[in-house]
Amino acid sequence: MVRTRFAPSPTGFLHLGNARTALFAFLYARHCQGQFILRIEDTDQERLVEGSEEAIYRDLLWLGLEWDEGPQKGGPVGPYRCSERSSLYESYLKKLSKLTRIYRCFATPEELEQERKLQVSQGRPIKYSGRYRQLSDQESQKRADAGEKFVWRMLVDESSDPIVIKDAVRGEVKMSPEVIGDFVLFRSNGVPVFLFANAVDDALMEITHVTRGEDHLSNTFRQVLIYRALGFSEPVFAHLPMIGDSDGGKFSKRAGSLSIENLKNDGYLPSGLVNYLALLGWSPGDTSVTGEKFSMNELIQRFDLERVNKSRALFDFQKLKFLNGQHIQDLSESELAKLVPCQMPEWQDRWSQAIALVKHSAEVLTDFRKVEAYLKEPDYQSDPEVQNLLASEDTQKLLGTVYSATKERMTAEGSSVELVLAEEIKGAGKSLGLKGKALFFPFRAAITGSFTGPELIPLAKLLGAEQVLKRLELAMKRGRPNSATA
RNA sequence: GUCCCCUUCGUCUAGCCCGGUCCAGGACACCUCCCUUUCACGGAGGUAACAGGGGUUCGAAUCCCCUAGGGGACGCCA
Repeated sequence: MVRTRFAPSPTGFLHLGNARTALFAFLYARHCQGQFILRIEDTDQERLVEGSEEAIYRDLLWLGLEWDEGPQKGGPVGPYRCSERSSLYESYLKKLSKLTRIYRCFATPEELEQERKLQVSQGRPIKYSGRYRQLSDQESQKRADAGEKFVWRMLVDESSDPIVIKDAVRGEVKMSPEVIGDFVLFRSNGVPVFLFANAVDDALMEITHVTRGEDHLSNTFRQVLIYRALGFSEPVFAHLPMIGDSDGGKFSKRAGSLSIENLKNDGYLPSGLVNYLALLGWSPGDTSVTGEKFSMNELIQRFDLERVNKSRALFDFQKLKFLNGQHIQDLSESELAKLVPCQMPEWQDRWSQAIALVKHSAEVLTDFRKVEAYLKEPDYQSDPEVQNLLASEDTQKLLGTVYSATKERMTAEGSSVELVLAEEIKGAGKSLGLKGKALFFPFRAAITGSFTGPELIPLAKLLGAEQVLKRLELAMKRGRPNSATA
């Protein structure tokens, strides 16, 4: 049974990198019909951020990454919050002390800092010197009893064979134990460090595939030492490539603005985000036939750790937008209307029709906000070019002709305004020898106050006869020299 | 500094393990054209890459070595 896990520390909001790590773990578990576990790594109480645990739950759920076991949900190998597992860590530290050599180190942080500085200045590798290795058990116990502060370190046998780990994306990776110093297991405050707690938890929770960022790769060798010493069977590791930003710089600098929360507020759909994230560092293979738009279920069906890429990927907003747009097309107007509630009470009942006008070109949900601007009476002043065009004599003549003809026919025939308007514009175009932009822009400007926007005739239909005529009147007034300056 | 990892169009990538079908395929973006008397959508094309150098081989994006560049780690952070 495949078991994967996502183990965030509640030190901030879920951002893109985290979310992708969670997604891959989730996809692989679901693909294998295994389990996906959520564990909150809150060993470092100092870095906790209030509310971030809840934010993580909310964002994961929003993305559709539901877990099978976790803090609130419970499960057979809980608790699922590190802060509630202290006694376990202590008992495994004890166990470890019986199986392999661990020892107390009384070096202060300042001393260690000095040591590292010296190593750098001498061009030697940075590594703990092992200065407390030689201390006898009796002496060590005595100093501890006297209240001296210490950490527990694991003794690493430098002469042993290279440590080899199995990585699903990188194959076998080796490292010589010589470059690994004796590392800390428990801090002086009695709290285990990540390295230890994480390894023990993954083992006890029977995680079969450890998926995490590539930044953990070199930690893995230390963790493997812990696994082996305790007699745990080693999981398959899968170190995911990092995500960089478009400047090629460090992603973390912008990570704040790329929180899932923000992306959600910017109008991205969970399905669009999931689709994009899945393609960032993983590929389903040949997409020339299938295209690149995939639903969560399709991703689950295709996902495999074997096809995760080794090299880091740069985040690209344009492609995210494109894919998000693809997923927007899948939603009906009424579904979209619910996702983006109308902010103009008088348009409430025709809101989904307004959405239909611009749906085809929408890439983010917030694009639908723009249509509200066209529903409102236009502000001709916002664009000087619009103002200039409306002020011209030709425009006024054109608008005037079409306006009076339309008004007359509307009162006489009572037919629908969009048909009459379309006919009259066409007629005016012929008689005045105008076509294309020269013919349509004046009406576009008059009705929307802009040269871009939804299709004009359908918009006219939605606005209704009264509004259309009113706007033409307004535009004609605006064009008159004496009122334009007012 | 030391160790580990990575390197195909601007970007995401297919191909690499199992050399020839690859003068390298797809997608985003960009450009052109078509559709459209407006704005868009849509459709059809186009520009554009095997980091460099050595090997091995009849033949290398694919195998080997070196170099360069990028990233990561080296914490009583995770």
